[in-house]
Amino acid sequence: MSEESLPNDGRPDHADALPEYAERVLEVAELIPPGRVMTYGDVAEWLEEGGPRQVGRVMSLYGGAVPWWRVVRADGVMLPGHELRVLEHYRAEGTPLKEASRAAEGHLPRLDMRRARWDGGERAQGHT
DNA sequence: AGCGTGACGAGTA
DNA sequence: ATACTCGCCACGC
Repeated sequence: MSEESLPNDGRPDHADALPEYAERVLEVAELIPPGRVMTYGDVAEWLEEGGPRQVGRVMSLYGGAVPWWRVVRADGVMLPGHELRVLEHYRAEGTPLKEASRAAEGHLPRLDMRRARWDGGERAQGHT
């Protein structure tokens, strides 16, 4: 068909004109239960496509549509510039945070990845 | 085409 | 714990 300016009859299709890859990433992000997190790398691995940086890119562009604070860096460090905001979410959701050692006083807490990391609930890959 | 950059990650010092 | 290197890959200049 003429992919040249489709006549979106009254319905702005471009409203969800996200690349398919981005949609898949956001889809996974929405599956993460409150109180748990998934790393960018885990999401990429889960999708079996792209890599951590691609997932991060999608989140930076379209993350606002999902619980973006549940997709985090593998080292558990909070997103710079949004630390306080995400910290509120984590405390509200009961996401495991790593106790700051005395030496690290003054530093913002980091996520306790060992406990907070969510494996994706074992993909229902079906088929045994 | 090259090159720098980024909501990354793992390894090494 | 910090700093630095590499590998990764899509983008933009």
